[in-house]
Amino acid sequence: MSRALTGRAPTIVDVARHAGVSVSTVSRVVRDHPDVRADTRDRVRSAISALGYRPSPIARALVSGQTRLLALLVSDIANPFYPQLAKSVEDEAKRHNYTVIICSTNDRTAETRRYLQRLLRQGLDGVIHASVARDQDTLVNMIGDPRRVVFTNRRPTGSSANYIVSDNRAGAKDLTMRLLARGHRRIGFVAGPPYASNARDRLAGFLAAMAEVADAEPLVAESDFSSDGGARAVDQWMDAPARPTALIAINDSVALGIWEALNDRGIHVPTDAALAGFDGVRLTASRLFDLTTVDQHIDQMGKRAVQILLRQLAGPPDADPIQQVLPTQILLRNSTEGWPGQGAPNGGSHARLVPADPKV
Amino acid sequence: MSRALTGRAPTIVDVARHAGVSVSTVSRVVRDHPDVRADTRDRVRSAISALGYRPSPIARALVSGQTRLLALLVSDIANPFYPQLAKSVEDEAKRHNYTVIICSTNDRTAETRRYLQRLLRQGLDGVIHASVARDQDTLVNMIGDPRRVVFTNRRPTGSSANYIVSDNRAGAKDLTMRLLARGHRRIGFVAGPPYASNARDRLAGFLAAMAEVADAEPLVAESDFSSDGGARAVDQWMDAPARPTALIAINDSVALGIWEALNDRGIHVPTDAALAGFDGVRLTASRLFDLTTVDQHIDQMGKRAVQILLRQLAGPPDADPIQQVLPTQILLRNSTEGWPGQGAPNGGSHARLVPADPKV
DNA sequence: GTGAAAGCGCTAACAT
DNA sequence: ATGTTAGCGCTTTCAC
Repeated sequence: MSRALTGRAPTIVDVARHAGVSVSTVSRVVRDHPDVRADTRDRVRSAISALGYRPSPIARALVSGQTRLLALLVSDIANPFYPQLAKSVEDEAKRHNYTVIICSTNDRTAETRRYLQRLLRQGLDGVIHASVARDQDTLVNMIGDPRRVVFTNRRPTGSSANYIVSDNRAGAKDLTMRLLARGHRRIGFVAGPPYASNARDRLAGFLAAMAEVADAEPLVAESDFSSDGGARAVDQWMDAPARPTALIAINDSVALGIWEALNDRGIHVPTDAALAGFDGVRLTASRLFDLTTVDQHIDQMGKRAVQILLRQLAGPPDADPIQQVLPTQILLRNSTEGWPGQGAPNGGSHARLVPADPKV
Repeated sequence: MSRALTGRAPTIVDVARHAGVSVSTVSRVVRDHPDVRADTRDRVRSAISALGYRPSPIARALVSGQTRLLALLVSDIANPFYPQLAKSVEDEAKRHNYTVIICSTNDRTAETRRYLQRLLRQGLDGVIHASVARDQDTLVNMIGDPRRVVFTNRRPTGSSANYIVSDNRAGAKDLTMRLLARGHRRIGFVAGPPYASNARDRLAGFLAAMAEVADAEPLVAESDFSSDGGARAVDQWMDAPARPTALIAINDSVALGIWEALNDRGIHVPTDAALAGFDGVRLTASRLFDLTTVDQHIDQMGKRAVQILLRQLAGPPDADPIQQVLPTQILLRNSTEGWPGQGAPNGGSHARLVPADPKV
């Protein structure tokens, strides 16, 4: 069997011998323990660099139980939202000398379980779950300690878990209000799967906005988070005599799927129908689409998720859960602003930034 | 300090006691060692499941030096090519009970070094480098053993490294030939950075094809792999009196950037100019673009990279390097087929599959 | 076929 | 301030 890539590394014993001290002293120096005389410390330090010694995280993990390994659970790394989140998580983790393992659960509890089984005994320190679905209890039970888990992107149920999510409801409501203000009345919302809190919250925001206008006609279709989902909704709605003048997708990927389906039947965005997404993934900023969307501040969210987790890991076992909600920001672009209904189309393609009612 | 998520897990000693045997026997059963009597094995097995025992990979790693941890190095996880590759790598690794850590090097040697420093002593078993640039020697030196590294996507220099890459030269050549056959003569190639072998090979393939036609006029501009790169080339070429009738991008992302830039100046694809990409990332299959591209069989590549690495890890220390080249496949779609020059535009949007001269 | 015991490289009491 | 020693949970000779 192969051996890990530790090289033929010098051990703490080698350093101790070289410096003429005991291993505990070396260990103290390595861990910046104060109880070491300055000259001893220097002697050990030079022995360390002379031998090129680096402590073995494996041995360290065995005794300390700390691996500096985090897991990031996402439903599907191929969904453009997640690589962006992963990058910010990784960057922040790296700053604190942690390493991140990314796992795609496909929103299936069984896969969460399988991953965790391996990872747990691999000895990871904590988990960031960006796609909690029906696997929440499984996860928390397997981890045992809820302080070692932080949820992001989707809210967990119950009140004792750490999380950082966007204010999806406010974002969706404000977006819908905008469309109503521009004269839309029959608006179709392509919703996401109900097991995802962000999908439920966005739907709720949409419905809340529609309820505020007397003659508004909300249409709702279900979809998943992938780009195929939107096509079915289009089939269903666009053949009807009274079709919606605006469509809102659960996320940007689905929005592109809808756009594609509309294109296929000769319906042009935004002149024939307005279209908006959600998330603000980089791609939708392309002037090829100029898609109106609700920006989630993905980088912020990932960074903060790491910070919350590390704070909990370092804190006392009985610390209160940390729960944060980030405001979203509407990016009004041509896919809705170019719609020729009421109001003056701005014609240009520059986004107009509108902070969505920050509740927190 | 926090302890890793090992739970209050039963140890091998617990199992031994429960089964009334020694720890060595339990260890043998766990590792499927043959020298155990059937009934003993059964007794141990039931003790294991009764207690829910799972061996600790950390302790195991300490003694065996094997961590079942692999690293996947990519230049930038936000580039849509890489999540797709990562997924196939992860899936195959999972099948063999390995865990993958993804690292973005940003094509900077210093970042490769920093990652590796941490990972090496974290004790990883091997590395898949999908974005080798000027960091090849650094990487191999730090790892020590070249058998623990497999390069993919980009070819390494020298002849002693494992790799699996696409036949980029043939793919680019065949694509260019297609465009020439359809009547294009002035063709612009937006090249990638020269430190990347796949970029060099694609450029070589383009030039080789252009050299075979007497009145062909190759244009070359340099870019990086991101979508911004293409815009500059467009600025440069499209203002000139004799502008190219077709453009080939180093990859699909750059192709979209070019498309955007063309759009901005009112040049329509494919009627005013044909456009093609490279890679075959899922996005370009969208009927919104219908982008002609050269499909790289990304999933295959990732899967095989893992297989090569694991084979080397299990094999003898003096094994020969494993080197494979995968054929590519041209996907002819509307972004080139819709060009109205010579030849009959097929008008439709269905891809025509053309295997690119498989050299291997 | 099975068990006892010596580590793997480190940390953390507990001495001194 | 520094050294000694007992593990962390497992694998692996080496006896029996």
